[in-house]
Amino acid sequence: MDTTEPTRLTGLPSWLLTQTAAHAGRLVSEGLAGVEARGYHYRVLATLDEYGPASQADLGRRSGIHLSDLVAAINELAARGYVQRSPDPDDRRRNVVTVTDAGRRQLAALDEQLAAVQQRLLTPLDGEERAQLAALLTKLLAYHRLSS
Amino acid sequence: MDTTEPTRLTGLPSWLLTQTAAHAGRLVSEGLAGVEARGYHYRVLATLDEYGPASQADLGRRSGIHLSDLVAAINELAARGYVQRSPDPDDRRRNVVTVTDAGRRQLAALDEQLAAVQQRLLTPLDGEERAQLAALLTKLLAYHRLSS
DNA sequence: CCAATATCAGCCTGACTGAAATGG
DNA sequence: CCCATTTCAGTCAGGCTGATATTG
Repeated sequence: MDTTEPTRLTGLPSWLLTQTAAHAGRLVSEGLAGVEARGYHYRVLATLDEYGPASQADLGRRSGIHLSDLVAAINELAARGYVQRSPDPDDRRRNVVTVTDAGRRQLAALDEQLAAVQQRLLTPLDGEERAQLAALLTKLLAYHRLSS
Repeated sequence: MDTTEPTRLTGLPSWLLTQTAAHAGRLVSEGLAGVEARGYHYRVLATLDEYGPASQADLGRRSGIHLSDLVAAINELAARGYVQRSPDPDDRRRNVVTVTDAGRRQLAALDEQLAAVQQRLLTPLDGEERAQLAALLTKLLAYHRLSS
């Protein structure tokens, strides 16, 4: 990128945020692509691992993924044998989604990839700066999460 | 959003970045939608205003917008009378894109909208924190800009 | 009848790829 | 012939909306 964006743009915090996020997203995508995965896959697997088996509706609420997108993500994960969809005997409207052993192994691999990505992403910052950044973003996120 | 994301996710800097950027993007889109515009429109108008009339190729390089997307953006801006496409007499391969007076007025309106958006975005941070955030993001951006 | 669930189809932005036509 | 420019067509991830059928 040898682009010369207008200074009017580069001063805007919203621009700085979306641009760095774009770089972060690229790194994450590349990292996950190395393990044949994408962002939603990690989010689903991590959520299942942390909260246990759940209906798709619960999974959506917990992972912050829209139900419509969740359908596709679960289809893909199921096709690879990482999760299993089984009808809930108690409530026949819902499917219970469960991680398989292969899914847990894949999650571990994704964790590794993502840890490496964080390293690459934060390279130019020292420890204190990393903590500052995380604190500031967390504060912003907490605020906007409520008012939405 | 009363979602309860897995702690595994919320700790990742890449997650914090992309999430806050998503909120920022939403605010920007809403702000610009109020003036019937979107991000690319502002970027094109701001670039033209800062660097003057340019070919689409130059415009793409300067604004960081892909040429393929630029076509659509310019079409939309031209349809609203904010920019003008005229053939370059010196090089008949290229179109010279120029801002109109209406375009400059629109740009001023967009600037206002975006200033308001920054306010909303950064509400929970005080002056020092805002400066810190901008500095950290700029540092990250500078680093990743080079190595891409 | 109403509420929740799962699914499908589609929109939008932003970033990107590839191919083609035109002209220097 | 090569190269730059413009344009069009299409992909992809992520975040969304709305409609529908099913079941409680």
